[in-house]
Amino acid sequence: MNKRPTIRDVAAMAGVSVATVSRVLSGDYPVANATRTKVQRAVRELDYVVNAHARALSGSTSNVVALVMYDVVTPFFAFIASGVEYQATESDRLCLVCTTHGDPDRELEIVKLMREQHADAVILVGGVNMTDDYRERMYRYAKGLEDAGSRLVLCGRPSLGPDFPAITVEYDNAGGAFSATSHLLSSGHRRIAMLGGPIGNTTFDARLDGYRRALEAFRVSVDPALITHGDMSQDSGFRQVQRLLADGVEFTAIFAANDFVAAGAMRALRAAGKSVPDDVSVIGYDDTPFAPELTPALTSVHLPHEELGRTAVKLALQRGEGSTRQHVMLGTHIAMRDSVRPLI
Amino acid sequence: MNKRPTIRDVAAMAGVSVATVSRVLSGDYPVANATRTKVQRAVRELDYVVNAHARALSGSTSNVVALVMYDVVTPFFAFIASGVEYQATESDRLCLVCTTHGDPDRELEIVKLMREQHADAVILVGGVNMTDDYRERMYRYAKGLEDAGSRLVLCGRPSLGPDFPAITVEYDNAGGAFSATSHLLSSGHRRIAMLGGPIGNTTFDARLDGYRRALEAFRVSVDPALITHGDMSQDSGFRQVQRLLADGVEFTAIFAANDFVAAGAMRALRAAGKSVPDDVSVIGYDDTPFAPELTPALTSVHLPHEELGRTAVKLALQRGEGSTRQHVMLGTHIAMRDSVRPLI
DNA sequence: ACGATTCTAGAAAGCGTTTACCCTACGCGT
DNA sequence: ACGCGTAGGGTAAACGCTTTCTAGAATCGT
Repeated sequence: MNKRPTIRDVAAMAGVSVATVSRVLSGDYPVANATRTKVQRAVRELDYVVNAHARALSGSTSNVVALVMYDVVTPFFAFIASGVEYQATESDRLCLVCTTHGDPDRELEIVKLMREQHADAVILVGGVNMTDDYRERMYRYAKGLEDAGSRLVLCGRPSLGPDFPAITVEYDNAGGAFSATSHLLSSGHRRIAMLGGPIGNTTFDARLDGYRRALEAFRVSVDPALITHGDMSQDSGFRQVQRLLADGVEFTAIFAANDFVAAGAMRALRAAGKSVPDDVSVIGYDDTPFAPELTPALTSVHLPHEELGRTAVKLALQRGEGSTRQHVMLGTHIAMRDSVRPLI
Repeated sequence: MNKRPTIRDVAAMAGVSVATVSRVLSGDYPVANATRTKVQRAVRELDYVVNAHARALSGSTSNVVALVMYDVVTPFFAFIASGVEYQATESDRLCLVCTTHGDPDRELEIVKLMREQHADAVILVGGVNMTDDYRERMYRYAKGLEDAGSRLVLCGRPSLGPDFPAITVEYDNAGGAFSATSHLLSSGHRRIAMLGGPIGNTTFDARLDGYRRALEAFRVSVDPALITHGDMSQDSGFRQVQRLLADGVEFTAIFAANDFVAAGAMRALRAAGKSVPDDVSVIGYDDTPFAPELTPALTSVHLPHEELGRTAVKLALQRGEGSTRQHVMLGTHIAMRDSVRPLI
């Protein structure tokens, strides 16, 4: 195992000073052609690569963006990660990925690690419980990261206000729920069950809010019996529908907090001998890749996942005045498939 | 924006030398309790965090593992990534994620970046085209990374031989295909179509090989008309079945190269008025999360995705003799569901 | 009570870059 | 001819940490 060559070795072989080598490599400073060639030859000869840590230490930019999310396999997160990774490499950055699995301690740990790394940007993804504790925590994060020269980006979660030192990139969560519910309403449905997610989570609260607003816009009263809660799993959807059925609640349509819940709901309906969409229409949220594969293909609210990720990186990396506290909201649309049918 | 504090600031505030602060922080060297407390107080007071780059430069371990894969959203990769991320944080490492989208130039670029970063491990994931060019490329990678102090790990792709300076962590790809095919054969099926992936790819070649070996074991002759190829998408599965049907090829079961292909195949069968599993049994590969959600729920070969990732990291990080060239093979099993039925 | 250990902690030499600063030589306007 | 601006390149000082070397103080054995 050879010792890896340093810039000094290159300088020696090329017969120039280290400064010259550095200049050839970064390409900013004028260097005579003959010299440049000599250096480049030496670099190739020695198979030299710079030491990123030395460069970061000296130059003080690490070329890394960090992505912090719940997990890596849920399509919602995976697609945002995909956008982040895409834009990061586009911008010549590397992409650090960390998961919290919902553990605030782990999150704190990660933010600390990112301060150590001097990440150019730290992107926190996904809904949260908007408590005072949360706000305070974020404020500490923002301060710490700012001192380390990093940008904090809140992605797919609400802004903490225009004065908060972070960039926010969200999608129109409530708007999507409004559209979905309106779609059912304008198809004639009036008894629409809302299978919600965990209470208190910004993402699912907003979806519930959109549902309510749509009903109000159509002058349909909100029946609390139609609103249930659970976690975001298929099992949860299954059980919520079972409960509804057992309780004898009447409904002709379901708006599910996300596609997993919708899938579980459809399974429960099938188990109960009800047909989708003939007896009950179902609409999901997130437009997960498996939505079109379900039977029937699931109508769902499509999110610009990848663009959320890309935008987060783009804004964070864009140096300039006032760029530290921006707020972008991306739109959603309904992907119409076969799980919704007009009520005759 | 305050300038971030350095170890000198901490030392000054605590009234000790920087060496002492460093020792308190890393915790290896004996330090008097009183001193330790003073230092810790100063650290807290200043909200100090070490500079990872300075540490890496000085200490020469970066605490980063790098994951290089085709993309980030395909479940196969996402689950391996999950395992890698899990084990990495378990081992106090950060996880860099890069995607190639199949571009060898990008891969080369990434390996170079990882040499710059002094990643502890570089994990290359997924099947490849096993050409001489590929071997040579890997050899260059291995050399370059070795000099940079990194371990090269081949994950979910074949070993390059016991002398090749890399760790290999694969799953029994052909074995899984053998089991799947055997499952169909022992259910009485004899005309089993194999919907293959791209020709030349180690992953799909191995699956085809397992299929062949199972037929031979059951003394069923291999009919080339039953073997088709395509890419790994649902569309591909759809078209391959359409073609088979159009050509009038007889079959009572399908073994698909992966679950996406299987999903497309089931769609094509349904479109042709054939029932799964009454008319045709179908079995997939990878046991993707949507497999149980299909109608009927898809029987599939389950892979230890997460364990592949975890093992890759574990082996790479385990220092010791001979640990640079190991070969681990993990097993698979069939997840039985509703898409296979015995032939009466 | 005295040399020999054992603790504890500081000084300083790197680690491999970048970059501010300095110097030389050359071309050019006047 | 002469000063001057500029291209080209070298020197050395950071950057913030780890770690070796060294040494004083405290403890111990006899």
